[in-house]
Amino acid sequence: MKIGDVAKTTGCSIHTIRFYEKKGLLPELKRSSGNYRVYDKGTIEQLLFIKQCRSLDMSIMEVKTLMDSRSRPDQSCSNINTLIAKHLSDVIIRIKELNALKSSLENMASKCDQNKTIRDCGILNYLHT
Amino acid sequence: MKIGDVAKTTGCSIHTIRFYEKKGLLPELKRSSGNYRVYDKGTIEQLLFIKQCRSLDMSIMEVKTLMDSRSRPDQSCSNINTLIAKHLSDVIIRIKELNALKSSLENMASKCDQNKTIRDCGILNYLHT
DNA sequence: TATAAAGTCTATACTTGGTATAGAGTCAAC
DNA sequence: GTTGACTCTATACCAAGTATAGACTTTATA
Repeated sequence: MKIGDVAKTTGCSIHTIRFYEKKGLLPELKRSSGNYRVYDKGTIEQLLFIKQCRSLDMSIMEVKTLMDSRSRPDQSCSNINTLIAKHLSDVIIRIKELNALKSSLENMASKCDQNKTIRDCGILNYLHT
Repeated sequence: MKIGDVAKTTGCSIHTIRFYEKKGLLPELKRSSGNYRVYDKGTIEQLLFIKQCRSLDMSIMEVKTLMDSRSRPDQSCSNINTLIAKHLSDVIIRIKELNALKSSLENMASKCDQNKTIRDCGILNYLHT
């Protein structure tokens, strides 16, 4: 399989696939006689794994940690559980932050209606304080 | 005032102040004979305005729009209200996304306890699917 | 078979909102 | 006059890609 086929199959762009390779998320790739990357089913599986992790907002480094773990199947998985717990906690913190932000913005938005001048805009005056 | 004083007063780093200037958020600055930037009270006020907008997660471009508006006090402020409404709506969307993410992560986290091997890790198997 | 089109290659620049560094110049105190 | 603190410009770096240029390879069409 060539990179275009892999892109179609996985939904990752060609650029992104090469980017993941450069970041060390994909193993060393065989090359064709014309220096084209040659992919197999394993790579596609790995890309789907990466994609799923990314859809859960994990960083490339986190994904790399998970993938590296997969190559040591006899080790304890506690570091994986820790990683996910930390990630979840980060998400919860971010949600809290954004909710606070939302309240501030709603409060600010309520300070002005549509029919004022910049000079009298309740929002700008609020921000200016 | 020199940039170090401004940094102390506003809590913005020296780098950040110069960065904002390069981005067009600060007006043309006077320079001393030794080519040092010379600041006045107005600049400090502007930096605090920027800081407050950034604390509300507005982008540099959004802040620039607001600041540009301030120089046209007789215009209608409707574009400002629109900007804030759009920003608020983006925040609300992001909160929804993160809440969905949180559920997925919680679900996944529940698939494993601490005492398994990588091979049997419920989280990795979940992700691998 | 020749040529055109599509695909791939590497390398580089761009995005956001800063942060960090290098190397040079300036200013104040001792 | 020299040390130390401050500032200057220019550049590189971070995440996680996206976009581009220019060269090369393969495939499709004439």
